[in-house]
Amino acid sequence: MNHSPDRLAATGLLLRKLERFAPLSAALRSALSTLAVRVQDYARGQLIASQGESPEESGFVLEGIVFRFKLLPDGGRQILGMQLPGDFTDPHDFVIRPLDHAIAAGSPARLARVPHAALQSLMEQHPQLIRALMRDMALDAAIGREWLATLGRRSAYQQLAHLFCELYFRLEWGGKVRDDSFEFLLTQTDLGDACGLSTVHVNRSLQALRKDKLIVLEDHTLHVPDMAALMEAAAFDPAYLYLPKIEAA
Amino acid sequence: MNHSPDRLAATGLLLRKLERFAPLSAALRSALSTLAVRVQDYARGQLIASQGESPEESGFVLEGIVFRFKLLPDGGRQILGMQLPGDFTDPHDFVIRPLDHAIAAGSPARLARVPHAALQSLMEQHPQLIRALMRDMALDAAIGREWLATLGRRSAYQQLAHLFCELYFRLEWGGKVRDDSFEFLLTQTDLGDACGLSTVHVNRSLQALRKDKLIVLEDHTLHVPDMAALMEAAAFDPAYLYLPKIEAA
DNA sequence: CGTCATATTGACTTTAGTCAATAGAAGTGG
DNA sequence: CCACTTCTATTGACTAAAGTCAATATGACG
Repeated sequence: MNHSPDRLAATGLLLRKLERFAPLSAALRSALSTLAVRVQDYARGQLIASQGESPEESGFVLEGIVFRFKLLPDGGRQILGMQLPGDFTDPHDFVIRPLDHAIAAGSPARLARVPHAALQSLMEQHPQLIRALMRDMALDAAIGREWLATLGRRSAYQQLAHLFCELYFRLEWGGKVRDDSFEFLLTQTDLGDACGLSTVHVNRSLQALRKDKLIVLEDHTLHVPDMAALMEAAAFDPAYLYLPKIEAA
Repeated sequence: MNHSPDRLAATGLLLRKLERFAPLSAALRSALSTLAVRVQDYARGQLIASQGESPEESGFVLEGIVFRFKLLPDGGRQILGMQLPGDFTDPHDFVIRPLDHAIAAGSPARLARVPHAALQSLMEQHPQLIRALMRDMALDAAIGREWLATLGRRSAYQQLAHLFCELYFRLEWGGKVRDDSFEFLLTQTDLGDACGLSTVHVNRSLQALRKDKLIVLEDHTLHVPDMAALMEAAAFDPAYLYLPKIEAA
């Protein structure tokens, strides 16, 4: 483990994530870049952590997509959020335990695992890190709140459109969007579990989105020909993502 | 402001909240009890903070119930969470701004307003406080996740039952439950906005809960004759509330 | 080539929403 | 305390959204 390309990628992503709201000191940056990480790959659908567990490491997504979800007694699954490259799988897992939900790979995924103890001691030496992590927790919570509004008050059609908008903006921030398109490996079952819908209804709503020319979904690629139109349909306002102001062109 | 009975009540609640997971040092306890607070009353429905605002004070509920909510373009309202006595209205509002949602009184309510700057400087002197606040943020997020699962995967009947269970447990922790009953001032519109339902359907689902003898709701009081049955109906598991182990009897 | 997961379709059921009317309660001004 | 307004709760009739069940494609993969 700790192959050097992985480590470099992990460091870059981690710094980018933590500096999203405010720059870090050189000392902290360099401490973070020598942080001990264990890189681990997961297959699509593979469980990363179970509900009720108390992991000793935080996960940080390097590649792929990771779900947090709950299973209900009746067998239903509710996806609670999607973690993309540059996200912690669970920004709060080191302050409150055990996990109240499970975590699994939603696509083939690569994670950096960072021991809580390492984060802990870094936080003690660098109070800025605390603030950066709190902000990350807060951002995560903000996304969760928007999901609540979506589940509660948007139609199936809007929910899917909204999710696509969110993924688009978040992936774009991570540099994963090219030609208004991004790789899309989720199944209709995944979409249903995220939006609280049956797969049949997901299928029909996707068809409606296609017919309305809001999305083109083929070859595991989601293409958005007219983002403004999709946002309009979804009643999507990216403010809740707290994206930094547009970077220099 | 700062009438002494208010201040005493505020201090007690605040310490109880912050010591939920771990005791605080005597120094921090005493610093907290001299924290400058401004006590303010709100009428039912009164706006406490608007979406897009960047408040300079955190709110801490002393009495009543407070909603966080979003308004959607089509006019719908989604309640994102309910803050009860002993809760911060918005545990994250000092790390990420502006507010991505609005805050209003769901019943006549009394809040202590604590300047962010005061919290900030206390946190610098007492790292324990940071940890306590992070845990509170994490707990708040955990509750949000359960709401997500509820909105996505529970029926109207179950959603209402689940909300009643949650309020019961949380209020019980705050000492607000007597004879298996608690004061209940929410309207059916409020319940609908919390559960993503129309008021008509809330009304009918409540009738079903009554018919099944799971709740008795009259005179602004909610009585739960058989908690085990209500929990069963709601598929409610209080684990997500991270309640402390049962206290000595 | 055969198997398993995923996507699609049709027919039908159920849940929940909408619209509209009425009844009850609470609050206000006189 | 009364008349009046307004909010809240309830009911009925109807519509629409979404779920269920079952069958059939389609695609990925060993």
